[in-house]
Amino acid sequence: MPLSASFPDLTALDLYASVVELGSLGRAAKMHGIAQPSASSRIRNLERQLGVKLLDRSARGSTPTPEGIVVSGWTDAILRAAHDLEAGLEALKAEQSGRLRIAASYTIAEYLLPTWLGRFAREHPRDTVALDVENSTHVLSELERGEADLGFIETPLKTPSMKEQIVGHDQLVAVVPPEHPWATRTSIDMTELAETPLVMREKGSGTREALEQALTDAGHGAPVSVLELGSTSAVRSAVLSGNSPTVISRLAVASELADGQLVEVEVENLKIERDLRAVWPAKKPLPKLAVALLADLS
Amino acid sequence: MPLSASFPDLTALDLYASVVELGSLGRAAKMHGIAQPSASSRIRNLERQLGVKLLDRSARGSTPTPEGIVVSGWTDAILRAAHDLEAGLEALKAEQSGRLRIAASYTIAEYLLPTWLGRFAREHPRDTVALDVENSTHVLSELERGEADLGFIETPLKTPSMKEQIVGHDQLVAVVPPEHPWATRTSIDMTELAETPLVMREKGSGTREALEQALTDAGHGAPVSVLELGSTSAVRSAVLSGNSPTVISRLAVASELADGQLVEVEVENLKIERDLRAVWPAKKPLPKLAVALLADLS
DNA sequence: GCATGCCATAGACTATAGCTATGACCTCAA
DNA sequence: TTGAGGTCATAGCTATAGTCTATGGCATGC
Repeated sequence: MPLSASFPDLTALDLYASVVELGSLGRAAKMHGIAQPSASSRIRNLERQLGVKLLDRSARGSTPTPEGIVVSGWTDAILRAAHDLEAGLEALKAEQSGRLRIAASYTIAEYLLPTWLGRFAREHPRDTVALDVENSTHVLSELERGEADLGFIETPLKTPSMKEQIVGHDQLVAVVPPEHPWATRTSIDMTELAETPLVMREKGSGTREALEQALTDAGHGAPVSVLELGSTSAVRSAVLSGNSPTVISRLAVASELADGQLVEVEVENLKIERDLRAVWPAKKPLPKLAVALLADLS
Repeated sequence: MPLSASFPDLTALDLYASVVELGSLGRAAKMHGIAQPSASSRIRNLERQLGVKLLDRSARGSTPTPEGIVVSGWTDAILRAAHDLEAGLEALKAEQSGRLRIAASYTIAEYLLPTWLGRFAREHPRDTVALDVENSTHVLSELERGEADLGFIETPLKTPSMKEQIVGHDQLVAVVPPEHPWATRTSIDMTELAETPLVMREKGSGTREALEQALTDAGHGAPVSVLELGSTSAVRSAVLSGNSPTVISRLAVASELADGQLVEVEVENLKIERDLRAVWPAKKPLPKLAVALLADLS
């Protein structure tokens, strides 16, 4: 389902957010480095596209209408996500020239690092960070080969030659869409989970390994897949638009659980908790920037 | 802090998401109603703007590179927020012609209704919904005057002439940025909260009333404000970039709490829980569409 | 009454994104 | 091996939409 053709430009939303914050079109225009009439026309255009009057204009400035306040909440959410993309991307791009080289697993890179790096970048505007996204095993080998300074992993792999610091926690949870029969059950048992076909990541992914481990440890067979997908967000989309359960990182579905698009199903005796860990080679001293980043997180 | 000037267009991100989903530029182009070369050029442009190679193109289609997969996760987050805006907006715009007229308070309208209405719109594509955003008291009077069919409120107001259904729960929590001294405390007591200047909504808002009520009920004075702002998202931004605490709806800061941009502070003996309720006039029969919407939520 | 903000309008310019038509390449099957 | 049916890329044209500068109107406040 593509976005409506007349969906406004992100730069227009960004400009509108600045107008709300600064209280005037002209000031917002200056902050964005454009002329005042351009800002006026962009906002007018935005109102036309949205079909809503956003601002009360007066000789003393512009303040949002009641509708404008509500819209402002929605646009803020979009802009936050956009800034996450920017922060993550800047780290990805710094690859070649970067001073602090980070290697992280997918879940951490997608859901946590953009925020952490965004804050870090504001506090250290002159420094660059390079981000390499790999699976957890590969993160460790990059660290050993000296190709990265600091790693973030989410699996309970043994790391004898590494120092580590716990930077958060994650949990695998079983989720279904609200229409699924499980959504109204108080809990299901592990046998039922093991016998029900699930949407899953491909074999070898950390999430899937953890689930298989937990099930076989409890004497059950390996889980059955109804569909295998190559990324966590693909799994989430599939569950949202289909009617099969999955077992997935709670971080990846936090907002869907909050607004009821997905429902968490308790599985008896199944607790898959994972520490999110920062790791680095024990033999090398930790670079100063890495120390600063870790201090931010503790 | 405005967005980077070269930030890609949302339509390009949307197109990219479709390419990842469908596995081919041409199919994605068709889905978006543009010609294949246009899609090719837009994606090429997107890669140039982001500075990252997103797709491996081959004669059998296009699949995302490892970096592309990560970027896809970030763009999905942006697009989800954009769809929320679309859903909420469509309801706002339907005002004049709408069949089902909804009146909701700010928090529910901003954080929950877009998702609910998005799902509802997919299931009832021929029907329209109008959304009016007011404070809770005004929602009730709109219902009584027959200007709305269904209301959503978050305050414990008495509603003798209304029927109601609980559709969720919210909780007011005290939050601070991670640098604030409270962030490392296990808990603070209510006296300390009452004496510390807070960032707050303006007098008369539901959130502020609830906090004042809870404090005076416990024998404390009214809370002191260091800054008063007109919307919940303005309060959130102020706390994120300043160094003062606030007491705010957990829904409004769910993602900031999840990724550590804000820290929840436990306040001893302070529990401000609020039922989120759908309400409608007892004397009139509930319109069929309203029944359908409520069924979705239960 | 005049200066100083604010926002809106007008007209010229430019850049960009879209289209159609075509070409190059790969894969699969006859 | 050759042709059919996919894939994506390139070229050249056009139209649109966004930008700027210059100006004007309108409140507010000294």
